[in-house]
Amino acid sequence: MRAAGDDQLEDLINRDVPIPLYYQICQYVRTLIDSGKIKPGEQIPTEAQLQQLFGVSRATVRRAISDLAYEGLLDRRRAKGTLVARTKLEETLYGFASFTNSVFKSKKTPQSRVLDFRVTRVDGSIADFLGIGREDDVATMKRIRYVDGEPVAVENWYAPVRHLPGIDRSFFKETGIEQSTYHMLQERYGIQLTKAVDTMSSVALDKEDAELLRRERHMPVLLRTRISYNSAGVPITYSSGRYIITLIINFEKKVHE
Amino acid sequence: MRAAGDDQLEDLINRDVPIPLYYQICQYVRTLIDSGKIKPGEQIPTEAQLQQLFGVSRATVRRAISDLAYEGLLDRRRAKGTLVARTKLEETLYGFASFTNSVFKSKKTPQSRVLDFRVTRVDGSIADFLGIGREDDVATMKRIRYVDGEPVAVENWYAPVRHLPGIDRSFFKETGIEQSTYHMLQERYGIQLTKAVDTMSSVALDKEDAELLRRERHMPVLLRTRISYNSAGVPITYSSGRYIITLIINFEKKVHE
DNA sequence: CAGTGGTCTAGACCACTAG
DNA sequence: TAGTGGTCTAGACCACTGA
Repeated sequence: MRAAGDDQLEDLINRDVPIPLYYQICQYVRTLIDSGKIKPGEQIPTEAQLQQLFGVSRATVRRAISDLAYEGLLDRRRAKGTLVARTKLEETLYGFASFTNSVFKSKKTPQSRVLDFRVTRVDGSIADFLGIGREDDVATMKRIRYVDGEPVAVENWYAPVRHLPGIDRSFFKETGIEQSTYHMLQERYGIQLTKAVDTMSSVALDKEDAELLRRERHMPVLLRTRISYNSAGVPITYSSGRYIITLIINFEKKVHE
Repeated sequence: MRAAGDDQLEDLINRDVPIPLYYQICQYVRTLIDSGKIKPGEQIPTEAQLQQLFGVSRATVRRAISDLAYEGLLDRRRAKGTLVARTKLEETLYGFASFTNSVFKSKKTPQSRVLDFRVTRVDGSIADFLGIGREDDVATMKRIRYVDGEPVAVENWYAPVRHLPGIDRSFFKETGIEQSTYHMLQERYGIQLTKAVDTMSSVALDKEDAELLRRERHMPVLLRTRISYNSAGVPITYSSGRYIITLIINFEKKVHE
């Protein structure tokens, strides 16, 4: 229902064109952000305001906002409002270097929070990757990784206890160089991991990880799995991590390879 | 409105629990797929059927289906139905190897379709990556990549014409080893690219690329950018690709690095 | 032509936050 | 308590597909 004195700029939207209204609203909000009119951390108009501004139903506004939130561009908070998301972090990890080392190199502060540690048996592909039977015990650990206090990754870590006798939750530190599992393996067991095979793909954040990373569900994140081997070529650890950040890799090829 | 003879199994859903209905439906459909009851390419129940089955409104059903489609698990087709998506392809690319070589190595058939070629000026970061001024012409090319006929990637390719005099659309082949730009640069210009820097991150497919890859909009895909250098360390090409597939990388570290 | 998913409306009640 | 986003309903019309 539009009142007579309705002077909102509905030129912003065009109902005579076969472009969905929600998509036009999407683009409008996008330009607000891209142009810098609304900056990260600031609030965009409320759903009610957008509804009025464009003269559409609330469902249509929500469809537009949802699309942008799924991309990770917006951050919705019940009872507070919808904010422009903190920029997708510019942090980077480098090739084979550990998370801890990568972050230190960029003069930021890495940090961890261990959510879970247990020794158990694992099924299926993880056992296969580690080259063990279903009856072998595996130390499993889950933690959140931070850069300068911002959560940037959720990691799951697995290692056969056969190689790590007496392993305990207290072995995993949450600050300093000691939080590196590479460091821990070196110090506690004298194990050096000199080879790794990574896989990279892309997945949507599920509910649990979205909450841990304080991001919107469905936001696309980098999924990296890594099998690390000791110098004898024996797989020692398997890990999988979901990263908000970008990973950088350097390749060098011998000529005439 | 539920009829008396309404014998649909609404035990599937629990309205007395603070779990959103759409989420419960989501989980139900997920188990149908995970358990193999409905296989890739097969159709899930229509929206109307799910509505009846659970006794909810159509909007609620659509919210559930949308969530799964955004994850890439479902493939909605207007007027036909909603299918379980073809599995996220198991294809893999290897480290520094070219797409063409990687695919050939796995005994599949790579193919390309060039959508666009032009010589133009480019703005901002691409010019920076290539180490050229804003006034330098750049050859730009966009293509779709296929493995055994399935579209798996959209690639954008850029190279300063300064290094590639007389470059023409006809230089880009669509089949065989010749579709490799590495191969083309070697054969036509004697240029060998021996070093590369990649960045990996994760983004949602936009409308255009989703159509090209015949996937759902918003599906998370791997975004890889690559700057390739000749043996003198001069950047020759910049490319960015969106990949449905997984990338594998091998790392080897000298001990005592 | 009937049936599918795509878009849109106009309501409703809720949980949570902040003043 | 007022205002936010979260969930849900019961409709509507559309474009496209396939029989």
